[in-house]
Amino acid sequence: MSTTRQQIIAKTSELLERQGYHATGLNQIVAESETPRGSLYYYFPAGKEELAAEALEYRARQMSTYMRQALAAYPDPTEAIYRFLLGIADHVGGDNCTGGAPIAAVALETAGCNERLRQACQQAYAWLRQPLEEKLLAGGYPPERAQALALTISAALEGGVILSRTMQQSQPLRIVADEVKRLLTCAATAA
Amino acid sequence: MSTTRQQIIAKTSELLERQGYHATGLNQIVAESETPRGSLYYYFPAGKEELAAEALEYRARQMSTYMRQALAAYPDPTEAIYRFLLGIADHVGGDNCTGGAPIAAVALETAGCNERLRQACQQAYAWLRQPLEEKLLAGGYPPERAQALALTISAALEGGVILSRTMQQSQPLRIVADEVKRLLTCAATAA
DNA sequence: GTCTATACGGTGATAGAC
DNA sequence: GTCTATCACCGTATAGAC
Repeated sequence: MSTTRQQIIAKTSELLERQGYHATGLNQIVAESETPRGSLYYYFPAGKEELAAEALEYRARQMSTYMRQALAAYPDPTEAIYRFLLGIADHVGGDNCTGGAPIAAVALETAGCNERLRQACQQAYAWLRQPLEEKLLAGGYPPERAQALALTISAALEGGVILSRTMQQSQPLRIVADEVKRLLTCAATAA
Repeated sequence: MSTTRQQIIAKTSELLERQGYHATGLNQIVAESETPRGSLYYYFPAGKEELAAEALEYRARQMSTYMRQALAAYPDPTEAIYRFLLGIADHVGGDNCTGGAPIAAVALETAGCNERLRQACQQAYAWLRQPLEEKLLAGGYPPERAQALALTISAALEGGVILSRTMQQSQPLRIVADEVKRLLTCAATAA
């Protein structure tokens, strides 16, 4: 696959995460990705919407891979998930506000008015939940508990990232991480 | 305070919640609020940014009031918060995707690039946490536990709303509500 | 594959009449 | 307080040369 195309997708996914769909212009994508202006509609004939959908998928797969790798560092699901959340918190507090909530901005903007992007977000979220669910299953949780916990943890993560970005400090997400740990500890002893 | 001004603010806050900052145009605000076109810059001389900041504050105060009222329906904090979350879930699954995450879209778009709106979001989030914190304090939780739980619950709520809107069903938020209930039950017995 | 020029609509904002 | 006209600008998208 062409490098130019990949650069465009990567940069778009980054901008979508930080600014959302409407705030991200095609001009900005071309400029910041340092990519030929003429290439955009060559690789993405359907325009911005097509590009955004691909960027969301790319970001979700990338994040999913990272999660699977991060969660593998500790055998115990509770500890693994806790450390993973703290790792995200480290990224979020800093200067660039990337990581942890790759889909949320676009999802909020488009859920009600753009069916194609809504579906892309839905699919992307499924990918993000999967590594958590796998880890919980491997840790012995019953399937439906693993599913419910994975969804809740991904929701809490996303909410925590939004708060941390808004307050420009990692503390909110750290607090969320602590509480998620409690929830899992509680759930483990109950099982 | 003038009715026209209030109509503008109310409609703006609604649109900001559904679409975010950049997707919400001044024309749309004027049209949907059925308000005189000339009034916009009369009441908000500084333009869109000022209007958005006021709309965020309005929405947060309104939501805060609703929360305080909803949480008062049950004496036990766990039960009260659980029912409150389910109530939001009922709104979110339906046709209009409003309620539950009034700030998130704007927060994600502007946290990194618009200081004034970032601060408005930060303040708004503080208002949203407060009723939860009060309820937990009244229920006997120690101050720092109440604070941490209120923050986590508001984060989980926001993440759950995003998932529910994206999947166009209330189930995700209902699952989040269940897990929050577990967390609180666990926290209550531990205390 | 890439470039440039351009079309066209929509944006936030301002000025001045009423 | 409100209206209308108008501004400059930016957005996406297209056409045609190279």
